[in-house]
Amino acid sequence: MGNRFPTETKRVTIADVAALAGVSKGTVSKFLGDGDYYIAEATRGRIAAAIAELDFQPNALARGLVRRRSQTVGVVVASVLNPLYPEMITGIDEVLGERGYTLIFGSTEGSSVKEADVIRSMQQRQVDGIVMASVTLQDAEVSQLVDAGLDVVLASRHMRRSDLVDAVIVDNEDGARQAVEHLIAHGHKRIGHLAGPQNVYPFEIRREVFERVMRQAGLPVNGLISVAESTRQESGAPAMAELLGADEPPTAVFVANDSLAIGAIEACAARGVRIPDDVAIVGFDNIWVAHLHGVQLTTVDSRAREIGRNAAHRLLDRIEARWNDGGHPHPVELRMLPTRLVRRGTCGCTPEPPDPLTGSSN
Amino acid sequence: MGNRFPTETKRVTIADVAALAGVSKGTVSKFLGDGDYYIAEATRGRIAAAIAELDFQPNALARGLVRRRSQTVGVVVASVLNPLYPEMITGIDEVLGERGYTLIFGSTEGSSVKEADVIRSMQQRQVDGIVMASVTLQDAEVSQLVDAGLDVVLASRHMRRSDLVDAVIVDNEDGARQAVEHLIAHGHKRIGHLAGPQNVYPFEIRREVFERVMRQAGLPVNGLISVAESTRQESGAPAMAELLGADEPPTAVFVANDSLAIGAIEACAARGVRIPDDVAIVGFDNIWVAHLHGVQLTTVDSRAREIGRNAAHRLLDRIEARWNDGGHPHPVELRMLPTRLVRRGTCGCTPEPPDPLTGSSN
DNA sequence: CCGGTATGGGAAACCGTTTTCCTACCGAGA
DNA sequence: TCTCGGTAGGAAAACGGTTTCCCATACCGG
Repeated sequence: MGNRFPTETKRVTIADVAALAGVSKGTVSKFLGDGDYYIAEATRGRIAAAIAELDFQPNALARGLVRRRSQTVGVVVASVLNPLYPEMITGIDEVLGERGYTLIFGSTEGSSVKEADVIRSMQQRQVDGIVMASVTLQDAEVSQLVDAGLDVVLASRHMRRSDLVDAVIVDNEDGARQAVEHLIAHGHKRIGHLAGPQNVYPFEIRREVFERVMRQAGLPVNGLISVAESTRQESGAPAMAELLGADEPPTAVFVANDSLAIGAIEACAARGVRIPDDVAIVGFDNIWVAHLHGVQLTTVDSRAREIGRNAAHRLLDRIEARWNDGGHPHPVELRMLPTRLVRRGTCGCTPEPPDPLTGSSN
Repeated sequence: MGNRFPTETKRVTIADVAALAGVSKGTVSKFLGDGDYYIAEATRGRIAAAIAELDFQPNALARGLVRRRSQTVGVVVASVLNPLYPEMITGIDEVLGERGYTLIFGSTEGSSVKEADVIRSMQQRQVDGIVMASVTLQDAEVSQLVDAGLDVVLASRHMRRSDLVDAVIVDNEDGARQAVEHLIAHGHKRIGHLAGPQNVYPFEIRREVFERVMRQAGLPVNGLISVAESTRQESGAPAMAELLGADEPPTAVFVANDSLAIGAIEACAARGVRIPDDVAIVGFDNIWVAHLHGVQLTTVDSRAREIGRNAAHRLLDRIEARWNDGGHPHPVELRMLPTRLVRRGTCGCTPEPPDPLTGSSN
């Protein structure tokens, strides 16, 4: 089984600092924390000097063990290859950094088994809470976690019952409505919908809205919906092909998210279908790729970065309330960010003012 | 300061399991670990039942504290908004997951202050090692960390002296050479280079190779190099503008990475410069965006995902060697992955076989 | 001179594991 | 009968911090 303590250069502990400063461990600890303890200026100086001298780094594991919180937050996403998530993670990371937390990352690759693993591992690591941007877990399972005492905030997704767990989302209803109405305003009659996986609530909503708006406009829906397996780009292509291959193919398609829309666009390119002339496309998310000159995807802004920031703040507020407000947790809240349609080329509009390279256009 | 133990539903500890199973904590612990201890089958059964009954989750903080390793690895990247990093992270995450480690994420946003913070925070969290894909730290600082006993593997970058710290990189020399020679083969005489930040070693190399190959071909180099501030897309545009605005602008440009190349392409689009007719472009990295129909960027494959996988394996091997092989660490190694030029549209070639939507083309 | 209050700091229990010893039993070989 | 080796499991000391008590002063007013 090898040596117990190999090469490992001896670590500096609080006891070493205490010894050097000529005080007790307890006093050093008081100095470290920000609690308002009485410590003489002279003592403070000696401790600070000792810490500097030894280059002492407190062991967060030990601290977490006794404090029963780790100053650590889990973030679980489906895949970091969809640019939506990097944007969200950037927002989350910013806030976590500002507020002194560390980010533990987990990716599920769309597998609910992996998702469960990741979450369990995070729990064992004593994360103070989790931001879930992943999507495979059932509502019941999520609220089970919450019931078990884990702080969770859903980002960019929410549950049917919105009073069980915090969520920060974009206004899917309104966004989808804008998208579909815009296509209608362009004069399209046969509008298709390339839907996302239907066990994912936001995609369900986008689909429902699509159907509703179409009906209200007196337009047909039958045979115009194609459901993608996953949200991965690749699955956009076959789904789009299905739509395009119909007897009476749509002249416009509202795609459930940009990642799929990219796939759809590629599928069009592959078959020589011109956009927007032969078919107009509107996506959802406004990932940065959408604004590229060679893409020009009209899409609904998902405000991923802000969702991330909001979700992180929300989670940390909840976590900290648990410790400060005598254990009275915040009420559950569903925060919905307004959104808008960003008109670019694929819907047939002439693009908005260039919107140059800002990475995200918020 | 609030209550010490608020809402917090009482956690199940190993002691509870022990009590329920009618054994001592030590025995439960032995059952949990995979060490080869003698435990009677009957006892095993009772312990397993107790664990299931109580839904016991071992506290990784406590475990890490005594074991002096956290089964945790830090990953620090410059920015997760450059698609290169998500690809790399995916590779790292795969391996970490397979081998039972958890990923702690840190992003530096190009600030060396933030980078230092992130690393310090990871050290306090007792990460077992760090994969560094970030680039702002000086060589000396990195090797200082290593000297201090931290296991580090550099991913997609390395140091001037390659014998100080492990690194996994792509063959920058060869890749850059292929890129420049390809442009030369297309008949270009005035070839420019849009270089990355010159404090980052891979970018230095790419630039050196550019100059060398040009000289060897008897072509001019003077005034044909523009250096981008950072690797962010946005900084590609002004740098490209500089090149384009010269008295005798280049007819082809080798761009230090795809992210900058995207920015460069946008800059061209904005000024009505046609690609590849007015100016040919070759990038470096082969991020997935490069293969989009509307982009078709010819580029050198950086094999990000494999770099990630390799780096992770390398790090874990080193970590585990430290504990198993009597403390004799592996020798430092620089692993270099071969690479190739992926010919698409921006160099003037007719694209290779469609390479449809595989995310990465390895 | 005495009690009370603001300061300053030490002792020790505790967080939840792992691991090292130690003991104890059992069957076998001498 | 006496060891000895293989099994089985308990006791207790870590790991490196935090926090609760508790004890000393010093200084104040009365």
